[in-house]
Amino acid sequence: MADQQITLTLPDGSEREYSSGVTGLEVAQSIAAGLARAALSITVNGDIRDLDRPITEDAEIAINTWDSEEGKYTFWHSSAHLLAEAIQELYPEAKFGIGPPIENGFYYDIDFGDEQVTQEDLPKIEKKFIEKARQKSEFERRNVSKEEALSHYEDKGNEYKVDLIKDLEDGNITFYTQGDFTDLCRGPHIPNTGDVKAVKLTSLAGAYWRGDSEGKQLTRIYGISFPKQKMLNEHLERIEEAKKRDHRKLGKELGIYMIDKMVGSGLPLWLPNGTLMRRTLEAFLRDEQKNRGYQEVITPHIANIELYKTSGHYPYYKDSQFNPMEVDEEEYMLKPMNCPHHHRIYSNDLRSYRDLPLRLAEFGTVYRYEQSGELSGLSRVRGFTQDDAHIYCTHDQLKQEIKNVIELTQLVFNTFGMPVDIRLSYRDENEKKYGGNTEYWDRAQQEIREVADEMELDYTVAPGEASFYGPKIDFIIRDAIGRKWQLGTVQVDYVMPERFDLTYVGSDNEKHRPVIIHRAPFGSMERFMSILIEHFAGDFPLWLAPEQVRILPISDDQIPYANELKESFENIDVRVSVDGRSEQIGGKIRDAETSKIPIMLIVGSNEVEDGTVSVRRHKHGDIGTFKFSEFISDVHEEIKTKALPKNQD
RNA sequence: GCCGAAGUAGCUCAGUGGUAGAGCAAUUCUCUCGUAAAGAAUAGGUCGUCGGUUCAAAUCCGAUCUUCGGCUCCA
Repeated sequence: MADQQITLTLPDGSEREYSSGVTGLEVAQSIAAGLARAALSITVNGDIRDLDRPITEDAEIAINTWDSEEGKYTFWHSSAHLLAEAIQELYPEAKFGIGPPIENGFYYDIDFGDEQVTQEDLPKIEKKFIEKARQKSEFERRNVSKEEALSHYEDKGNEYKVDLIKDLEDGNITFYTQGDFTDLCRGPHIPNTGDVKAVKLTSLAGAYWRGDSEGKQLTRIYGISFPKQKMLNEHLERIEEAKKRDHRKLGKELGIYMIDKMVGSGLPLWLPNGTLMRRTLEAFLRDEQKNRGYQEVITPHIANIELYKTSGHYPYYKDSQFNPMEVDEEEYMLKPMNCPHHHRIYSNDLRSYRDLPLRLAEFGTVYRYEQSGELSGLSRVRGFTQDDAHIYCTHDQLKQEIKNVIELTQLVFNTFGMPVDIRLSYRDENEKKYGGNTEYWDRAQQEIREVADEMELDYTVAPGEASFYGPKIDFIIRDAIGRKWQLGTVQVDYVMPERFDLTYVGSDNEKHRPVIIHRAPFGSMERFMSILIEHFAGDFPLWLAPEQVRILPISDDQIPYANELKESFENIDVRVSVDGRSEQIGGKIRDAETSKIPIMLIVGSNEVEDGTVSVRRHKHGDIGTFKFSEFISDVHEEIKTKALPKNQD
């Protein structure tokens, strides 16, 4: 076995021969010394491992460095252990739960017993963390028997680890030790704690053991660590940037929405500026939908509970709906979704195959009971408006209709300069979560994949993310600072046509079942607005800005000219105002800049005389003097084409 | 809903048991001004709400509401 050769395939497809038992580190060294220095772990046939473990079979491998997800995952996993090591020394009574890496860092759940650990203690723990990291300990892996593992933690009185070990299979249990700290862990870990150069413990929160709200509450300490101090600094800057863009802050400053205690939490009130923007967005989509053969409908905000029992939504989502109300001895509900209403509209007429596809659209407001702790600005609310539509079509039309919907959704996000990732959300094995029969599901899942392939989309598949009546195509957009948001969805539904007994008469003069496509490009107007605010940091493209142009006269003498210009703008529906206050021009400019007005027109005696305007663009400053007649048509053009702001930064 | 933190003027915040403060915004007056803040004056608060301790509470205690950070959830 010692002399046996194995073949390892690198990510670029190249193959290399090694003797069996070669370690990940040796492989990295054989490729490049720099790679060996940067290596954190190795992926062998999809399995992430420690670098010092021997490889004994032919495999596809990847050396994981900080630049890969897997490398960061390993790095942060080891950082969680360092956090525990630091805490073990500072709080010897602490009992450890779990400490995994997460998308942006890591956490450890800890039972501190009677000790009160607060935010103020974090710097002290950070200091100890770095001290431990600088000891440059190696992570040592050790196989232990289930019995040994159990008795180790029983002796320590750590019921959490005992609980974890009970669920593990004997022979598959490993401990990792670095410095003075040993932890139950499947690994892998980075070679040496010295690679961790910087850490920030970001927050402290309560978390239940195993997510069970009946169970014991542990203290969760979140942190993020980096191989370079500079990276930590950049990370902290990004957080600052995100804070500056927070839609709750900008939404208030820009007069977009408010939340009022007396009205109720989670029930946003759209202020005039926000309403202008929302109506503009709605007009944009309404226009595109009209061109694509959608018909608009309006449905009421409450409905008889029988409607939702028929749809099957009621038992599935009982907990997230407002309680029913009694009306004339019948039960009514605040509408949690629009679909059943649209299905009844479909049933209102006898439908022929000639009527299909029937595309019913509605900006429909729905109400859902979100837990109080979940509410947040415009992004998680209890009443919101979906840009909903349901397409009723024959099975033959299905794929083409899905394509049209995807095309529309892509157009929408392109308009805002948001890159889109596509995810096919399938069901998982947990049958209880889903309605309808397996045959329909398999068919729908296959169909959306076919469409995605035919359109040559890049996509990922996510089992378990489907809705209860069908698989989805989800659009995950990335905003200007790289954060991901799940927005629009497209869902294929074979379940509701059955439940509502929807039919159409085919060319054979027989009754058939239509298929339904549910779709909402924005998702909800509230949530989309929150994302738009943060994406543009409040510096909206001209077509969306609530106030598009502000005219700033140098002195009162130019007010009549300013009003003439204003009228010209209003004639072409440009949102414009004149700042006629007796402020100096610098003050007026400053106010317009802080209000993020895209275009400022400064008019003094020179401009009045020449029929010109001196133009300032938000965040760009003075861009020169233009003939008003030419400038106004440029503005008109910019609005019409929905141009994005220039050099976004 | 649960854990933790916070709630003082329209906004951002100071005020640790002894007469409620600042800057910005607002209003009025003066100034009529050339590319990010003119000057002066005035007005504005049951210190989230309710209760308790105290001679005395923004301040200490309890309850409650709301917001924020997490957990859980997300059609």
